Formats: sequence, C-alpha cells, structure tokens
Amino acid sequence: MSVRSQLLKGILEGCILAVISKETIYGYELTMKLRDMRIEVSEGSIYPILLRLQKEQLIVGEMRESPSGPNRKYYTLTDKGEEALQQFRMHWDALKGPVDELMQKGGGAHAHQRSDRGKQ
Amino acid sequence: MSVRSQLLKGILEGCILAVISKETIYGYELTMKLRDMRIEVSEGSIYPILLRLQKEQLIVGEMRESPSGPNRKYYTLTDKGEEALQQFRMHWDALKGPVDELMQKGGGAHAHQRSDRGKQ
DNA sequence: ACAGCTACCTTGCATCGCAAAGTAGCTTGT
DNA sequence: ACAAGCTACTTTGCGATGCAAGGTAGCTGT
Repeated sequence: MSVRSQLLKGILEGCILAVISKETIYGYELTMKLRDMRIEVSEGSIYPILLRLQKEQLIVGEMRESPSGPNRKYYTLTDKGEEALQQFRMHWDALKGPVDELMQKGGGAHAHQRSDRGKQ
Repeated sequence: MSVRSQLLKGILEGCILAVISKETIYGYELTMKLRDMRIEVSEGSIYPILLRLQKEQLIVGEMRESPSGPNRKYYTLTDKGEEALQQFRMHWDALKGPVDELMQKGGGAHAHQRSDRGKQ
C-alpha cells in the first residue's frame, strides 16, 4: 500500500468531519473537494466512512433531489459530531508538533530535555 | 480503538526512521524517547515495525553488550532507509498543510479556488 | 531467593484506506 | 430512440497497521 494511504489512516475521518462542519455537503462533492485540497481520496474510502459516521451518530444524512443527475445525500454534523471533531483537532494538534520536529532535516540535537527514563 | 492510535497509523513508521537517522538507538530506548516527545507508543507497536523495517532493508540491527541489563539491538539507517525517510517527509509535508487548514476553527471560506469539477 | 526493572519478540484482534465491482439516474450526441 | 458517458451512492475483500497481552530472559538491589 502507498505511503500516502498509510498516512491518511485515521486522518481522513477527521477531515471529513471538518468539511461537513463548515458546510452541508454530499458524498460525491466531498470527494472532489478533498481532491481539490490535495487530499487524494477515492469513493471507496469516502462512502464507508460516511456510513460509519452515520452509524455512530456523528453525522446525519438526508436525501434531496438533484437539479441535474441522481439524487444526493447531504450530511450535517450532530452535536456528538462536533464533540468528536474537537477531540480530533486536539489529537491532531498534539501530534503535529512532535512529528514536525522529527521531520526537520536538521538532525541531531533537539530542544526536548529527556526525562531520566532509559538511563543506565 | 483510540483516536490517537488511528492518527498514528502510518505516521509511526516515519517517526521511527527519523529518530534512527539522527542517532543509532535500540528498541527500548526508542520507545521511551518517543514517549518523551509525547508520541505515546507501546512496545507492541515498536518491535513489529523494527522487524518489518529490517526485513525491507531500511534499517540494520546489531546486537551489542549492555553495560547493565540485557543486551541491546542497535539500529542504523541504510541508504534505502534514507530514501524512504525522504519519501515520507515529502508526503507528510504535503498532507500537513491541507489538514491544518481544515482543522482551523475559523470555518467557512478558505483560500482554495475550486476547479469546475462537481459543478452542475 | 525474590521482586522489579530492562530488553526483546510473538500472537491475535480491530480498524482503516482503497481497488474493484455493482446499481441507477441523468445528459448529450447521433 | 439508442448508446455512451457522467453523476452518485453502496458493498465486498484485501493488505497494512497500532496495540493489548503474553512470553522469554538478563541484571540489580534487598
């Protein structure tokens, strides 16, 4: 599996919650939107996540007629979904910093003082 | 499974490569170091990854005597490992920006201009 | 001798991204 | 009217991953 796919694991769900929190949107448009944001995804990833989020009552879906083409299922965040999004944001912020620090090419010394775990 | 665990998927491998690229280190110390950096992991995650990275020839391990306690297996990055790390860094940088943008609480309008995909 | 720490390894489970395939409505060209 | 192509949602099965749990074994302090 690709490096990108692995990186996406667990991140995608948060991204979808974030998008839906900003605007009511349907699955197909969501896919295109994420792609436009350079978050490459396939429908095979999106729809299962939407179904799961619905089952967990983080979002609710509502079928609406389309002005052109097949009907669309629009999703909206529930209160529980807002909570989950905040949770995710917290975890993302907590993870981003340390990983960024590790990924900086300038190796060797970094600012963190080690605790004395692991010493001899 | 926890939100944090899901977020870690695919990120951990890159983090481990990054740490090893900066210093030769053994598994147990690696675990402690990541924890000190607030990247919470268990040995059950670390060791399987180290074995896999070794099998893929991204790192090489060498048993050395410990001045106190059981012997330690020190890992070093191979050239192939350096390449993989750079690959990972690329993907991380590409992903971080868009996700950060999504996670910013200030919802609604963002800077990206949509392409005309998905229009009616 | 015994408990506790250090250090490594393995098994089994739940989760997740996604390719692939299926279903069906609508639009456009001929 | 018919075919082809786009839109839109759904399901199945696979491979990859984090991790709890359990196992082995060496060293240290009491």
